[in-house]
Amino acid sequence: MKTNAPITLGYDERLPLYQRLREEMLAKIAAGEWTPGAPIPTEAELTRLYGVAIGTVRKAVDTLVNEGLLIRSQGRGTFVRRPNFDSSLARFFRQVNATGGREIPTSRILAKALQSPSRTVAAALELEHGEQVIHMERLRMVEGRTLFHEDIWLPASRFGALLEIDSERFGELLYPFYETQCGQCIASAKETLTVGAADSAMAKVLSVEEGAPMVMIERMALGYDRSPLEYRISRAAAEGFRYQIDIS
Amino acid sequence: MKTNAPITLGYDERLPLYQRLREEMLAKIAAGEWTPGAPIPTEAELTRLYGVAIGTVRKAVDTLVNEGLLIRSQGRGTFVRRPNFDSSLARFFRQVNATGGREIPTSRILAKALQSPSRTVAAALELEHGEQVIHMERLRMVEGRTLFHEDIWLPASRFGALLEIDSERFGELLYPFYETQCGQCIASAKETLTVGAADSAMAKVLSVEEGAPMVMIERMALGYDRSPLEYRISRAAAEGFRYQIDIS
DNA sequence: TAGTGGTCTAGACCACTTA
DNA sequence: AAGTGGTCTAGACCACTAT
Repeated sequence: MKTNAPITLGYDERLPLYQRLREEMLAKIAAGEWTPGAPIPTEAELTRLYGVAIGTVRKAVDTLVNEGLLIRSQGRGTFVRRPNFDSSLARFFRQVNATGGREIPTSRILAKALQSPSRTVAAALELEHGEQVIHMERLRMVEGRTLFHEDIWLPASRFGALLEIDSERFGELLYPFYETQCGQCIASAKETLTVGAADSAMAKVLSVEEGAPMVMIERMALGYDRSPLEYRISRAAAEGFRYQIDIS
Repeated sequence: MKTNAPITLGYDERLPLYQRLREEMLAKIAAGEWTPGAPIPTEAELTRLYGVAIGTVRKAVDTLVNEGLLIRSQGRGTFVRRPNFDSSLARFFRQVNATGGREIPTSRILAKALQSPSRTVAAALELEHGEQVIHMERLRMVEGRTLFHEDIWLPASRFGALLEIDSERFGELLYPFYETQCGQCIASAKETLTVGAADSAMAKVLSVEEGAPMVMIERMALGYDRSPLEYRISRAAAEGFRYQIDIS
């Protein structure tokens, strides 16, 4: 076939073409050349760019669509997917208002401060020695009832802009805020669920008896280049938590 | 192209060919014509059988492989997958012995009896009025320590053979036993996790304080035709439970 | 060596979106 | 009407498995 100066596909030459193409596309996303919400080049363009057949391009795109990194939309194009957190463990609490509809809890930020990190936090965020963090303490409530208590840590080097902004202006969702105010885009996260008993302070915050079962969700959120951006611990009364999975 | 009396692909004619082919293959699995462990027809045979191109066959098989129902093995064939329960919530307990290796807990069956089901159990197993169940109570232990308490219910109509067999001969894993002794093959399951506090009886069984946090896992297991085969409730002390998910 | 799935090509036509 | 992804075809050659 005719190859109009196609870009050489790097990486291991023994790998199948479509996998090497996949790696190239991953790199584009990680580097921010292809950004969430914007369309990537069309299949025909990719065919020309890399000098491979359309079927090979489609197979490479297929794998990334299956992994949830890209979304195809017939007639419009293929886009870098913005993660939604519908599968978050935190969604498996009863989050209903009086009329029975599910709703996003309202946020109240109790504290926001620049700190030296604990060892745990420094390790989670992979901080250099002496690097500082922004710590936030937040409540999430539905109709006056406290659903979660959250501790949030962010590397000060990337999120300094947050210190300048009044907490009142934060809104309910933090991640869009991180993106617009700090240019930091969350691409994925790992959550770990454990169960414990509420101590007296947390019992008061969550309005339960001391010693009542409590669910803890630890979240490590990463950017598209897989660098750690946010470390978060959420606590909630275990009552009303109901998590479901399918096995096959 | 030449079509040597291909089998007509049923279902909705507006659906893409590869999706109709996928439905046909699903039906073969559900009907037990293609059984776990045995190879399905080769791609060339499917091409002939259904009078479609090889690419279409591959796409149909691709979808079922992605969904975890089939497994391809180069040079050998494509097989119906036997589910493994590695993703079960029950695996997220510390199941380690003294030497630190993960191990399958040993089982002790405390009770086995033919019963009339409670309403909950009858509904879960979709039993006809008056149909009976086999109930088993089982402990799962690691090095003398009780990890789980399990209640298991099975429709007597399908699992009657179990009543004839001495509980001592059951072994550690029930599902292979169901398959060999009763011809019932588990294809998938749905698990639901909730958290509560141990009552006095369960506290004694699990060797924890009364009121200590306890994890409950409800499992509904289905056959390849999606009929309910087993209903199970497992209880365990919440300490040592640690469940992790990835979000993207 | 024969038969399997794995990779790759080159094109045709369709369905949908946007302008 | 032009451009996008979606479906489908027909074949070539390769890598791996069993015998």
